[in-house]
Amino acid sequence: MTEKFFTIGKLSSKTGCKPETIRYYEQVGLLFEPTRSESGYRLYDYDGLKRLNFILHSRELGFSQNSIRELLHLVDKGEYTCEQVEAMVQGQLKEIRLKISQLKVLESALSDMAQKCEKGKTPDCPIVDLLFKVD
Amino acid sequence: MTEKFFTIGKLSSKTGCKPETIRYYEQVGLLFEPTRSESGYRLYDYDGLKRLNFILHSRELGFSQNSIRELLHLVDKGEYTCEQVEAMVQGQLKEIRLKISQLKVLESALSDMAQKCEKGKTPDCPIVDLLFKVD
DNA sequence: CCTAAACCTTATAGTAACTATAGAGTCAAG
DNA sequence: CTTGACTCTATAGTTACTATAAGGTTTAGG
Repeated sequence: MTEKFFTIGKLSSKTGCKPETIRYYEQVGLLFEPTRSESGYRLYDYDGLKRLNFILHSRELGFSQNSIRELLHLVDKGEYTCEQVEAMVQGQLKEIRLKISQLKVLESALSDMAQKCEKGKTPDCPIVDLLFKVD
Repeated sequence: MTEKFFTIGKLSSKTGCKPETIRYYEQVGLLFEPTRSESGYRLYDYDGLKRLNFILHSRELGFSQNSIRELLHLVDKGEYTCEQVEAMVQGQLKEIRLKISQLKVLESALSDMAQKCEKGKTPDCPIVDLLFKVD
């Protein structure tokens, strides 16, 4: 038999999200202020758990805090459409793909540099020369 | 005929790096303190320009500040070997490749989600359901 | 019943790598 | 000689947390 309310530590162990981070999400307005016990402890219910999971899942997908806020805002209004949510996912997908392509450029630049190296024991290094290059 | 010394603004336009950033690199110890004019203006020479370029090029390759510091440290000691530098490049390459593979995981998760969407006009969205999911 | 561990509270500062701002001094051109 | 462009320092803001200090509460053991 599960209690209706649980403390921040329980919410933390249920989600794997540290108490400080939970308090932080409340502070920045992603989580609603939960009810409090007489002594001032935060008390969460299943809705609070669901909302934190929403945040954590979105975070795992690489959404920024602002995007998560937007997503939650859609959901909170209650009148979001599947279309709107999909647009956010597509936007995020675009950003991820952009980052991947940027990193691939770095990857090939770095591997080109590594190829240039003759692994010599002397301070005569084509990589260092490249890094110092003016213009 | 180019003057030997130039101000931070000149260094900025020669490199595309903003004056504030240049001062910042000095503050965190990546750039040496340059000589100063009588009135206290920073005066850079060709060595300063080369060093800033080294930092900027390393940055473009995705090296963290700490890695750049390490690279510069190697170079400053004067007795670095090509091997050591290549090891840093390989380490960076490894990190970049790790990031790429992590992002690819996100990419496929997001594109799977997008596929699930039926672009309906109703607040009945499989993506939102997934995000709220507990466990 | 008491105490000590394990929890909870707030407020504040630190992290990376800058960017922006305020308030003041300096230099070159018209 | 004054105006505008430049420079200076010091400080605060950014993202998304994490860590710390200094204290109150709850619970389990002896």
